[in-house]
Amino acid sequence: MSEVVAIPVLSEEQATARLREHGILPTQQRLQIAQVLLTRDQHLSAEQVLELVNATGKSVSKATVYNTLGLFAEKGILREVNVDPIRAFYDTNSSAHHHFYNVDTGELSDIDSGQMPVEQLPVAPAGTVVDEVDVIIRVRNADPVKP
Amino acid sequence: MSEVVAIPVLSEEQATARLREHGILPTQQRLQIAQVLLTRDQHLSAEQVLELVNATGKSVSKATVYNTLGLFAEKGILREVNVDPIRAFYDTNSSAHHHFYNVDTGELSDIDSGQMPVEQLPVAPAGTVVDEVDVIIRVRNADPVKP
DNA sequence: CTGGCGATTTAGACAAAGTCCAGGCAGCGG
DNA sequence: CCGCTGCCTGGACTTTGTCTAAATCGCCAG
Ligand SMILES: [Mn+2]
Ligand SMILES: [Mn+2]
Ligand SMILES: [Zn+2]
Ligand SMILES: [Zn+2]
Repeated sequence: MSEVVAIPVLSEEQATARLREHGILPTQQRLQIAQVLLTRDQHLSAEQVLELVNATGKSVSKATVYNTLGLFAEKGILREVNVDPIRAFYDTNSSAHHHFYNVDTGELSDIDSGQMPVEQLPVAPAGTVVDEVDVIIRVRNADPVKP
Repeated sequence: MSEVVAIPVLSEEQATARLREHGILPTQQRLQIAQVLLTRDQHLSAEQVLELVNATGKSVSKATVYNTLGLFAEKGILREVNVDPIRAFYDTNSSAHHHFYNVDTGELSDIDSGQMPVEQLPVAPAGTVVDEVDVIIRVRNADPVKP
């Protein structure tokens, strides 16, 4: 028997509004993606987004998922997070914040801003301007206690 | 006509010593790789290392380059740097330091330690311990001056 | 020496993530 | 209703990296 899982989605109106705010034309597919993504703070890979969207019944192609995530990141709705050379993650929390990355589980979690002092930045190389500061704290599962 | 370019290499003795210090058995291939890599601070992708080694005349297989870079990173001779979802970079400066990443050129450069205040770390998630802190400052080429 | 043995290396098949392309579709303005 | 522009799509393709099975290496006991 097939399992039915409720996937929380944003209303179409709210999704449309979010896209418009960022100057993105709200097409069918972009709305599908926005509705499943923007319900809460989460960190998902492109493949996970593809699965999630298609799990809601509506289907969106791989090419469109990649194009849309790229567009959303460019327009500032999403933030691309690079912790792993094998895939990118997209972060629905686009405000400036940092991450813990558990190298054992692959889990990515936000660092509570305020926990992380905003350090003074070093001078950027000549001819360049700072775009973004990413702090990734790699953590491992603690060893089980010794007897 | 083929161009002859001098590729600086570490002496075999020095390379052997570096490997032994880190508990790595110095085989032919590992020495080849160590000799071209460990001459100076640099940030190279696996494919670049493969080209560089093979440009010295001696040839090492792709599988061995990947295995060796992984081993060197595990043993602490190299540090893997993830800035780009499509490939990993290996950093011959294995001491704790941070990076500028030019998103326009793909260039990776070290941040002079001392320029980067050592921030107090947030508390790691329950059951985990901090392994490494990576700070990546993404920079863009500055726009050409307006008239 | 010589044979054996675990560790290393290798070519090439394979896999995963992402990009590209040519054709089809959607939706708006006229 | 037509035509234009941008968007979407399946599927081929590329790149980076991993895996496998067989060959080779370095070393040592006999
Ligand atoms: Mn890897
Ligand atoms: Mn990318
Ligand atoms: Zn986040
Ligand atoms: Zn470095």
